[in-house]
Amino acid sequence: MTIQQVATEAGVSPSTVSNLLNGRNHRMLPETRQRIERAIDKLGYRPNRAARQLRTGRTTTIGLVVPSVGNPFWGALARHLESAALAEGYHVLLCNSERDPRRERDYIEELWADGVHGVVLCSSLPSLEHVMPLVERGLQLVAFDRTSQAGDPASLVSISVDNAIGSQLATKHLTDLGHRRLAFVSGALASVNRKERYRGFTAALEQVGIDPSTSVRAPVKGDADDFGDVEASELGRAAAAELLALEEPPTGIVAINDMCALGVCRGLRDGGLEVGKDVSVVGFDDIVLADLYAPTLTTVRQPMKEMAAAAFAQLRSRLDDSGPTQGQSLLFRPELIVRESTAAPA
Amino acid sequence: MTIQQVATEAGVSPSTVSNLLNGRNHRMLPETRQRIERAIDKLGYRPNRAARQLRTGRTTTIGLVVPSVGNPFWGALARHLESAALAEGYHVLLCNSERDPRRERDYIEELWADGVHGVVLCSSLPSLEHVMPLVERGLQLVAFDRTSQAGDPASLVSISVDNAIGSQLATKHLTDLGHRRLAFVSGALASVNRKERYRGFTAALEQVGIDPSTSVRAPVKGDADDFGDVEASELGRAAAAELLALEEPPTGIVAINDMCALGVCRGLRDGGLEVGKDVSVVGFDDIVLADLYAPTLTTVRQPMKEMAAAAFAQLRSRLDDSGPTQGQSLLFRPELIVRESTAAPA
DNA sequence: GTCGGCTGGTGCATCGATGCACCAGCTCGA
DNA sequence: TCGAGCTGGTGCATCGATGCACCAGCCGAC
Repeated sequence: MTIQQVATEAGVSPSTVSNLLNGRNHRMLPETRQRIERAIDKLGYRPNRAARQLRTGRTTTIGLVVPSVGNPFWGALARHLESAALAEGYHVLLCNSERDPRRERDYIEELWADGVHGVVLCSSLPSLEHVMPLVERGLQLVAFDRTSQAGDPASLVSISVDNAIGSQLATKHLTDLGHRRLAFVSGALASVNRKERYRGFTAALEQVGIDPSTSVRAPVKGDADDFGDVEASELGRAAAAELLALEEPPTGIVAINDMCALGVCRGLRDGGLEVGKDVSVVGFDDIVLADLYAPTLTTVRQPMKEMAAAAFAQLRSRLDDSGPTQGQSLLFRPELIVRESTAAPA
Repeated sequence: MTIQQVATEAGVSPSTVSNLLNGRNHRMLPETRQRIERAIDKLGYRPNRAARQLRTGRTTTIGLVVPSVGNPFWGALARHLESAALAEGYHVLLCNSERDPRRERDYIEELWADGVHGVVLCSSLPSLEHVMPLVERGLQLVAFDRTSQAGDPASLVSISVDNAIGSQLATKHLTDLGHRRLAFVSGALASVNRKERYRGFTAALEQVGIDPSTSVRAPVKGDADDFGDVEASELGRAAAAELLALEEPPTGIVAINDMCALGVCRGLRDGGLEVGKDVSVVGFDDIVLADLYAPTLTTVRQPMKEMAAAAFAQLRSRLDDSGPTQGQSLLFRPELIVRESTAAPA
């Protein structure tokens, strides 16, 4: 099924078919147009992507580089991004970096070599230096779940939830319930997002007159590479044990994300406490499991669907219509989802 | 960076470079070979995939069609499949069917039109009729998590865990612990896998002399489309409530999968029972969450990594070396993972 | 000396779509 | 009557890699 056969069937030249296919039909007789469209339908013609890409240098494939789709959070992103892309005829090439910077770079280079000029990058790295060369050659990059940094390329688009506000909402929820001894549980504050979330936490405390430096405990375990997901839950579990050993354990705990929060819940239960009664726990992300756990987890929802759609829209406009090349940051409004894991202190 | 430039740099013709690239170097002087290799390194040359594909009709991309990567189970598959493919220079194109048969077919057709000749299909559908036309044209299909059926195409490869054995292991574990009143919780037994799991359940019961027809209760809710994941947990929760209302509630419960099992746990807790003490629950799949839940979930593990690797290997051998075109079924041995949710009856 | 056979390469048509440059045919104004 | 200007299309070179068919050069044998 080539463009030639369509042209023959419609009684025109391949060029004319190509013109129609590519929207150059301003001065085409409606009748001609219909003949071509009928021929396309009749033959079930589909343009050959390889040929098209070879000729134009463009692709309708975008790359998605995530730490691991094994993690439901990234899985959800992949799903929504793909859905947005599909609606416009784009494909998503999935790449798991496994949080390995080298693999991250290799992937992006290979994508570029394959003609993929737009990539959604979910990097845990504070610097994007390793992909700068390609960005300078024209790679369109959208950083997801990572706010812009001073050293970032000028054309970079960053899409993220407003982490500070999110964690402020979470913390305020606890103080509104009457909690006064609060803890923030996280791995090393190595990423921008984590720092932001911590900032929101302290800000909320200050609003109700609590001095963060006295009543807060923020376990910082492991080194900066400690970004794992299963590990996040183990970290939470260990942190909970530590907190329980304190003279005056906190009654409310804000976790860096849901996996970590689930670990905290486990740790508390290990210590004989009941989450949602003896201690309140808030997570972040609102992964599917949050609503399945026992007790269901109060958390801060990231509007994944909207964020994924925005990521695709940004890429698309820059790839197709050669939209703005100026970088920008999109900060989405997070939403507090109150469930069973939080309550007034006993 | 074209093959031309490499040829010029090495002082040979493009054909010679192409010959080397494609392993036709039997009668090539080692010296020539080295010159070319040096030129490739020096220029950082990468063959253009589009051109290659246009010429040969082949791709190094395989398709993966899953219900939704939002589900950790499929996310894990995607991750492992991609990993196996990457090692051989292949890419994985991710497609979420959202359990929509039409979307499933559309995706596969589009993949085919794009030159993707190998697809791993995770379909909930009992019949593969909708993709038969493409299979007849040469599409290589690996059905994942679905055992072969009588009406399947002859060339089909099926990869699945041995569901009957798995659920037999799960059930035997309960009877070994001393449980005698058992229940099997599942949605409609609409898929082959579900039927198989149920078969394993009854087989294990018969082995210890329990008449399945009397002491078993298998709630069948919703219609055949009821394959959802979040829904699976809700189903489990409702089923647990039903079971508790019985005169003699079961002391051991085998769930169709982990999500369902988690729902059962919730339901039991709703009824004031303690899982792993008052009632034992076994799941299936061993998703990450199984080890995070409270209590941790005894379950049947599917060797995902090995299964994903096998799926890729099968596709690869059929695509590249034009390996066996004869279909086959690979049944993997499941493994019982004992955790906290099971114990001897009170 | 010439022919067969081998070695180590090369020439060229080809895959399918694209889009620039061009062109035939017609209208209209001066 | 001529040519400028417009309409509705078409011709052709091109993207980069492939691999079949071919070829120059050389050796040894008859």
